Amino acid sequence: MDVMGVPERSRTARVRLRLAAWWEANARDLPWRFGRATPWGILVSEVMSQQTQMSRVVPYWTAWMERWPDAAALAAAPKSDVIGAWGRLGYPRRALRLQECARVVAGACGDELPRTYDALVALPGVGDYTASAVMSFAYGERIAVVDTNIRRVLSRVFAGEESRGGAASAAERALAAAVLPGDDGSDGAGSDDDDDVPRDVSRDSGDVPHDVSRDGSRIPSVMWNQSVMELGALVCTAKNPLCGHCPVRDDCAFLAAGRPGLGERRTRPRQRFRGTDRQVRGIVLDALRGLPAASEQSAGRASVLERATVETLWKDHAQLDRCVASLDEDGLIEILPGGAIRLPR
DNA sequence: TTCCAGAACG
DNA sequence: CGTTCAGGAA
Repeated sequence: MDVMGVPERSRTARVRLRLAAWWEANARDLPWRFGRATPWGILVSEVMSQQTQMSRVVPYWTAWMERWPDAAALAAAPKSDVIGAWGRLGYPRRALRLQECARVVAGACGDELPRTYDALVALPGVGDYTASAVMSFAYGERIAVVDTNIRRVLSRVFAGEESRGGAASAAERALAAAVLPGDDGSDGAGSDDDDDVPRDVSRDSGDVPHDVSRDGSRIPSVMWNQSVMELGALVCTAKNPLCGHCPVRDDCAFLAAGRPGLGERRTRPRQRFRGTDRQVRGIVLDALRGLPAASEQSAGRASVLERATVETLWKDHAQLDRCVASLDEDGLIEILPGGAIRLPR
């Protein structure tokens, strides 16, 4: 067993070493990994990945970064182009927040992404997860990243139970901090200074052999974070985990306990999508996206949807008006006199 | 049906 | 702490 939630040392060590080896052999070759992206590019990938599968993100990220390689470029773009390029990624408010973020970075930050958690988490659209992910993945700083995948994996492996729904608990954060390589006192990596993690982190997070100590304590924290998350995405999935192929199956408390409550729904049932405001908002926005983008227009001709056209998009006009109003409040559209709508400049 | 690298707001 | 906010694919 363990004491006060801190896993037995040898088990933690085995998990670290096996996961590191698994990562080297199985990490997906995502375009922002392995030193191919700037810190800004990594931030963009994280924002796009919020509540969105990586497989869908890849083509959007590639086109986005080619068009707007840095924060200054995105900051200067017309909103309508930004909303258009977001396409069908979902949650389009993220696109607007990302541009607001770019404007802050390009302005107040001198076009350089902040290097501290506090400064990152203060940016628009950047919460605890994204700030931690950038600190770890972009800068190699030693910080525990906590997302739903990591919560699920750590909870299963070390606590032998399913992670609870809702926000991460204090216990989950404590567990993530406890098993993060490099700080359990006698762990060898020593202080909070992470000199063993090069600035060009990504190069060392996958394609270069590592000189790790026997207890795994010198495995870079960035590799640990990424490998735990990757395991959660590819093997230790919510409903049908591939325990037979798991690199840490011999040390998993959840598997040893017979996988109690596997895939148990801990969260409130999700709102159905069909017929919701979210669907209607998506339909309205999609209609606007189909019009010529602002950057492609000839002067004097606006990409406007007349009111009569808007009304054809959804039968329930009360709901339609509610959604048009909420899109306007979110800054995703503009309502013109007479009820026509367009994407904002 | 279900799932999925969250954040902001009241 | 509860809600809202998309969309696609297995």
